[in-house]
Amino acid sequence: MADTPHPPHPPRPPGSPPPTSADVARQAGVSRATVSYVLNGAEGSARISEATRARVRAAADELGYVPHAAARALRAGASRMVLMSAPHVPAGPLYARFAHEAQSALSRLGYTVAHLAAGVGGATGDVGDAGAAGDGPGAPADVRAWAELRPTAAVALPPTVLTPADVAVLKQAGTRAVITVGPPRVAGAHSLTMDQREVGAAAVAHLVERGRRRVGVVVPAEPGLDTFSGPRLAGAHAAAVEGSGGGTDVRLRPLPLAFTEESAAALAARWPALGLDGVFAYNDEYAMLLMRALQDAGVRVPEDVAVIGADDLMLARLTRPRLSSVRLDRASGAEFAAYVDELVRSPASRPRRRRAMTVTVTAREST
Amino acid sequence: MADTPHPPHPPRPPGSPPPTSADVARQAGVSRATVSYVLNGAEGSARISEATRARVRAAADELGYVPHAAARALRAGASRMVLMSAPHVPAGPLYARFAHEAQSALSRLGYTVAHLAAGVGGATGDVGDAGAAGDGPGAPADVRAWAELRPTAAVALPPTVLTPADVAVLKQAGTRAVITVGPPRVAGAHSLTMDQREVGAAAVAHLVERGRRRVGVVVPAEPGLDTFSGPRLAGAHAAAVEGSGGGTDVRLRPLPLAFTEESAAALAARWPALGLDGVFAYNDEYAMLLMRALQDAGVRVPEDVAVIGADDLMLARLTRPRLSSVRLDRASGAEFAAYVDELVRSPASRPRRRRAMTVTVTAREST
DNA sequence: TTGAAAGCGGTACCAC
DNA sequence: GTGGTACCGCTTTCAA
Repeated sequence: MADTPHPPHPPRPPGSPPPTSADVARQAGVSRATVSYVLNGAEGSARISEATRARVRAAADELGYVPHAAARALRAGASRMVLMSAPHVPAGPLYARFAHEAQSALSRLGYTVAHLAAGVGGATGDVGDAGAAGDGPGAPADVRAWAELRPTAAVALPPTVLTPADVAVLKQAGTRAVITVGPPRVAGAHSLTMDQREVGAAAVAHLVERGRRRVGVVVPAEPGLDTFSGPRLAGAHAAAVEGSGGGTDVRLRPLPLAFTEESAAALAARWPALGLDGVFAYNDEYAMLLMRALQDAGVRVPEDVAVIGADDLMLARLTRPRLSSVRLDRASGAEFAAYVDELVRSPASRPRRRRAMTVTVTAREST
Repeated sequence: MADTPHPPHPPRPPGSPPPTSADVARQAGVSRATVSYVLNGAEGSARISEATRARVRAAADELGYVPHAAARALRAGASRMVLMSAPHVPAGPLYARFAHEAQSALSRLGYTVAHLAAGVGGATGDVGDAGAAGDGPGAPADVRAWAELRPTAAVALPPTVLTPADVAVLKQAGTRAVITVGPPRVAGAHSLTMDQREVGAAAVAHLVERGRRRVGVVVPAEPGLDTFSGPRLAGAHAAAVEGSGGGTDVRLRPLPLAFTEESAAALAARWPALGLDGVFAYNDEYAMLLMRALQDAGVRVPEDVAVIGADDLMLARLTRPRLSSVRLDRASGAEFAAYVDELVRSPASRPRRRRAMTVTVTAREST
């Protein structure tokens, strides 16, 4: 169709091994050292004549030479690679956005970012994986595989958890910054705390403020969400205690719920018996599911029961009534990247924790 | 708190370099070769006495020895690493599920799977990145960075696109299998075709079947979605042509829409003037947005206009009326993993394309 | 201005 | 049974 500016590369025999810097050197009639200088533009080292540079570049181009990262890393001793754990549960848009921002900021800083799955093997011995959902609650990272790659920094995003031993292994392998993002405080690691308790606390506080006293808290039945739901429930409890006093107590009731319409309908059916006037539905998705089921069962929102979710999804604003939500603002990916970079530069600094999240309630019609 | 079974590792001076196999050899009083044999359990090579094996393993354990992947890859010439492009736009649950399945199936097959962002640089010269949304439409992969890692296989998931030149670079670097997942057919690469045109075609065919003749097709204003929306619109056109004849023609109208309530409200406001009786809303999210806006503007669904989305999101089933949707069933991650493995084993095979997707319409109340 | 050569950490052949 | 050793591809000091 359109004419290709550079005809890809002279289609070499497919079986032939990738060209090395030695090949380039031979082709250009210079030494490997010269090739290295030219291609890396190491100014401080040697000045190569412009003619030679051109020859080398031409040769590299023609051969389709691409340096071998492993060889380079081996020689250099370090790899400027940042490993981040890949989510196993379908990640929300907030997460995706954060990950992408961090990613691109870090690559602007010259790091190569790779998302590695937290492997199946590890401490918790969950054999097979019957459930389609995930590798189990708070899946352990396969740190061996990580450490083998000698990353410059390792970032564990929820729901991946790192044990102190994991951190030790990584440090031992020369990882300059080990960072956990999420609730658990891990010995030896820097951390960006995202205390999920605050989410539950904010939600319940809001409901209490709205005059609700008997509050349900949805706890997803899905495995792999425990990392979040546990702390959210705990925070809810704390807020309930806080909100009590002055005569009327706030009563909390955990409500297991699977993310299916059947489960929601079942819960809605026994709703009157529960006698609740408010519910924190874990997140917006569960909230939408529950709200629909409640309405179908004749329960009015917010008159009979106030419903609040979390994550402030765009879609959740479209419900009738519009859903109130706890909004989580994460630190921007760029800030995060800067933090990582800082730690890599001065790994001596004592493990610190940083807030990674601010929580605010967006009140809409459902409360 | 709980007693650690293995006290992580004798806390060595943090500044010290990671232990090498030579360190292990010294500690165990054997040669590096022996260490290698023991730790890799290379049965065919040599039989080491059980006593020695134990000493080596003990030493490795005590030192917290972790082999250096780069060194191994260098020696081996190959790296059993599968690179997959990371999504830049927030990925849907289908995508996440697929990626995770593929990931875990591949690691069961002994591959290390890494998700690499398709970097900013590349063929399309979009300078800077003013927009927060994405790196531009159908972002080009930074294949150089990929090729440097000498992956055994490279997988481009949408919206990442690979040019034939990209494929050549990867192959040149020894990548045994280059696979693109998505619409475009790329020379030299194997592919899992996911023809998005089928989605648009199925949606419009369904609307026609329901008796609709003047059909709108939502085209997201967001950049980065072009890869999908273009083909979906094209497919819609094809189906419109197909559905025409027999007296009444099917008329199609592209409807630009940003994913904001304002944009949706604006579109809804001029709805009567458009004179449409059916709309394919690109996907369920846009469909929900549009449907809400239409209803707020007094347009009845499905009486005045039939609405259909795509992706069959759980949340979209909860709307009133329940949203009809085009459901995409991807090949399972496990199948995909097997495909990759097969290609890696016999890279000689001619590039093939495989269907990766089946499309079915789930009719609900909105049509 | 350029080349020779010494490694980085592991693996695997071959000799003892 | 085990140890010596030659690589893998690249960087970088030192000499020429």
